[in-house]
Amino acid sequence: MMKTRTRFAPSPTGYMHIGNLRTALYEYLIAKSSGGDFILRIEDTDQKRYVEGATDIIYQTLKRVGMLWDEGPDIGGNFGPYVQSERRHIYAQYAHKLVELGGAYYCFCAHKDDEEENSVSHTKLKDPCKLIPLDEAKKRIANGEPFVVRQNINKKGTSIFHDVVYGDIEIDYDELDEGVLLKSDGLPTYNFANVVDDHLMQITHVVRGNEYISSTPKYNLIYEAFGWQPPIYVHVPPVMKDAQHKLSKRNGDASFQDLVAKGYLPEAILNYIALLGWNPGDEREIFSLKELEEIFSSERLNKSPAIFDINKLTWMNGCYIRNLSAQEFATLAEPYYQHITTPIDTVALSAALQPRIETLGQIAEQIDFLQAVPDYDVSLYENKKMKTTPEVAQKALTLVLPVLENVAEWNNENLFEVLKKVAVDHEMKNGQILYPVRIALSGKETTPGGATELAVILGKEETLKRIRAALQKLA
RNA sequence: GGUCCCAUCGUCUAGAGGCCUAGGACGCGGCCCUCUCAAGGCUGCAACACGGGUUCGACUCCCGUUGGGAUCACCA
Repeated sequence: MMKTRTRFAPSPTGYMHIGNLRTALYEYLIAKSSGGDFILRIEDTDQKRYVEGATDIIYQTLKRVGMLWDEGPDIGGNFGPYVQSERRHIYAQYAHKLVELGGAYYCFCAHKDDEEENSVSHTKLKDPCKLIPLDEAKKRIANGEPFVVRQNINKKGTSIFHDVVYGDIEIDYDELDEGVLLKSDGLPTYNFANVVDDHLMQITHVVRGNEYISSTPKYNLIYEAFGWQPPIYVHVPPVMKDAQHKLSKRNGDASFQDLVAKGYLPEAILNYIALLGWNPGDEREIFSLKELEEIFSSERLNKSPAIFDINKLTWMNGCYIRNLSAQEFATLAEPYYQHITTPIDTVALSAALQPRIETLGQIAEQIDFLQAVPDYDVSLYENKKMKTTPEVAQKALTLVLPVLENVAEWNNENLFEVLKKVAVDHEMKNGQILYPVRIALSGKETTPGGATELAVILGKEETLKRIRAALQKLA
């Protein structure tokens, strides 16, 4: 059996969108689940769309999620070059050969965009250039006349091809347009380049969006004309923004980079998108790339579009955050603490934050009170469940202050013990002591951690300072 | 419009004729735990688009309807 070879062939538009990344993932998994090779190829045949630095984004993204390629522009391989603009001579050569083989013809029609109305329909047998004898066409080219190479479709009847996810698909040859294969600028269109490259690079499985289904018979005709073996096709449904719109940059939808910037972990994003159109057949949902490589099966790919649900991604990201070691989490969270000048216990802070956030971006709102207590209203001390009022709070804080001043070992256990004792000694409920302390320290109704945890994070000095300030506010 | 494709809870999905009074997950509601909020545990609400067949029996097979998507570029 031939070694599986798949390829990710993005065009460098400067943006790695989620659908693209998912396609790359499936390509990677199809290759790796059978010990095959994953090839990276840059499809930059449209010079108008080229964006400087775009290939770097592609490299960085793939590396970031751990999808390393076996061959590619930067690392080479036996089938290079891996950038299509560097292969132009190859396409031209094959295009002319295809004309000789009868699979294409030279066309001298004006560019469609240049024409007003009634542009020549290039459906089967309508193009006048098909009637130009080959000798004459060659003469005109030799004279410097601009030309394109256009696919020649003479077949009658129905084409049929098999797709791994959609099954057998039949399309009538009459439906196929004789598209341009080699443009007047000498570069190939995707329609031609992908066939030539996939064959030359010995790609066994072509994975791509299902918008290519309708043109697949045209590619098969090219393979046939050259006498080449077509690849196994795996057309995947699109990733949607909602029921009727694809996820796209145009809609302002989040790209991989955008999500990472918002505090989503690359591993979580990858895990989530793997499940957008594929499932393992059991009820597990959390998978590392390595685990996916082991259990992936293209037979379990879905036919229908999947809507990208940021909610579920957020939940999954929370799972990944909670599964991080304390050290790993601290490292990721650290940048979000930079602006705080209050001396805080960052270890305790990270410990409090880790189970409470689902994206790193949520850290900011969680810790906004650390730099300074916000200007809150004393009515915040009013809490029916805790049985507290501003008056109770004033009493509690007054009792607590001297006790805390005498705490030597400033840690959570001691603080909790000491404060509970204050409650017992004065026949108050725990909440009547702890709730006011927490509000005094944070000025917020909800906080990452309870009173004593906040006290540890802030340290003794800052804690006492804030309680005194609260007492003044309540006076 | 022609052609191709798709159709299970709000969302991602399981389901390959009887195992389905349709399972899981997210979200949502409730309860427990609890120094607030989370986390964790338990629990509730919620779907086979519609109509015909085929069959002893259809979520599962066939046809149609409806609804969506894709494609018909010197873009990929």
